[in-house]
Amino acid sequence: MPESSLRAQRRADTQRAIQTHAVRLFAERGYDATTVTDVAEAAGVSPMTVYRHFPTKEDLVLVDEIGPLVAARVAATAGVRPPVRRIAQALVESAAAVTDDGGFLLARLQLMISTPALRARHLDNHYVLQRAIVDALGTEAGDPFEAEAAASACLAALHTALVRWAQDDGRTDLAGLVAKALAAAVGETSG
Amino acid sequence: MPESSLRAQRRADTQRAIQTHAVRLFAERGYDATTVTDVAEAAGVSPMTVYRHFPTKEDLVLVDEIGPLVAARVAATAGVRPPVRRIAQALVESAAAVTDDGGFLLARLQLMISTPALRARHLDNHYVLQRAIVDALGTEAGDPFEAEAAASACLAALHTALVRWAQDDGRTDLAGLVAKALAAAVGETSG
DNA sequence: GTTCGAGATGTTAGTGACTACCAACCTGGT
DNA sequence: ACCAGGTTGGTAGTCACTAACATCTCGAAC
Repeated sequence: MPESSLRAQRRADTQRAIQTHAVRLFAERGYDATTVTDVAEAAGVSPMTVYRHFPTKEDLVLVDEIGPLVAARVAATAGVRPPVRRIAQALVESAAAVTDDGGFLLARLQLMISTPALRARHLDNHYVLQRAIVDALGTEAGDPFEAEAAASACLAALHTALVRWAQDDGRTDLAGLVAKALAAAVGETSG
Repeated sequence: MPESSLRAQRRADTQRAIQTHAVRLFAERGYDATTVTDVAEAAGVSPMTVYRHFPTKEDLVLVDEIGPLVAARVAATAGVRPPVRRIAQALVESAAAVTDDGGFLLARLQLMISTPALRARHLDNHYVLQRAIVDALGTEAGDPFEAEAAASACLAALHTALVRWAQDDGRTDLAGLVAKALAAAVGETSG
């Protein structure tokens, strides 16, 4: 029903091909040393096609797959108080679900951390996730300003845990790191 | 003693002139709609000179004046525990010292918030401030990872307060907002 | 099965941020 | 007067990104 299945399939294929080759090339030669044309050639398409699938070069690495997941889990923690606890609990629960994607998330994270431009954009993406979390908190949470402060702090702790996880090449348990970071930042989670 | 005073003076003058005209033009026409050449012409210099004084266009807006101040105040709170309290206390104390610069900080903050590229870079700058804070905590703070988590969370709360302050056109008391944000994020500060 | 609309791709030309590289100048000390 | 070094300007080039136009292929309707 949604369009023809064959077109959507091909589109998803080229999109995945472009992104896979991009991340590989970035990891091999470095992000700045790799041009969009290089990525296009490796994927067997024209530079224009790359831009049609990804608005910017940075978006070749930055794909937020955990956003909706986190928001949903936050919404599911109604009743827990205060808001920080709700968010922290949701983040710890979400952490376990993202580690098994064949190391693709890990490779992207390591790229993001070592490349200033990507690091900046990734942090800015937290901003939209923050909005989603505040919305997911609903009317139960009191002051919206306090809710945003709580969400931003929890996401910062999450980011610290992700950085550590990437530095350890993904060997440490991510959920444990997230819980530890949140405990140090916003108090005991005792999820 | 440090170079010739006249040379340093002239250099500081042109640097300030460039930045002032840049922020003004960005606020008037928008950041993306203003080219570096526009800034150069407004300041009466060549585009090359702009790049000699500011490495990137973004750096025309992003100047971190509170970094060293915060780090010093964190170092001065030795004895307070846990680390989050030390950082939170230092941030609240620092907040009051930055509000009176004739609205230049406010104008820059409003630019940063509304412009994605600047917002991203500003958040990334928190990363180096985070490092400075962790260093300022010294050996007294236990796990470095927990210290980084605490610092990142506090800085995120600070950022939320700064955003709110900028949205209110600087009418609200900044220190109060910072204290409120930190309380919602990491618990009571009771400075 | 032919034809028609639409989505996907390619090509070209352009803007703007940013970087060498080189030439000219001005300041400060000998 | 002269020299050394820092500041500036100009030129040419790379690269990310955009807009406009042609092409090609798939999907559907007749």
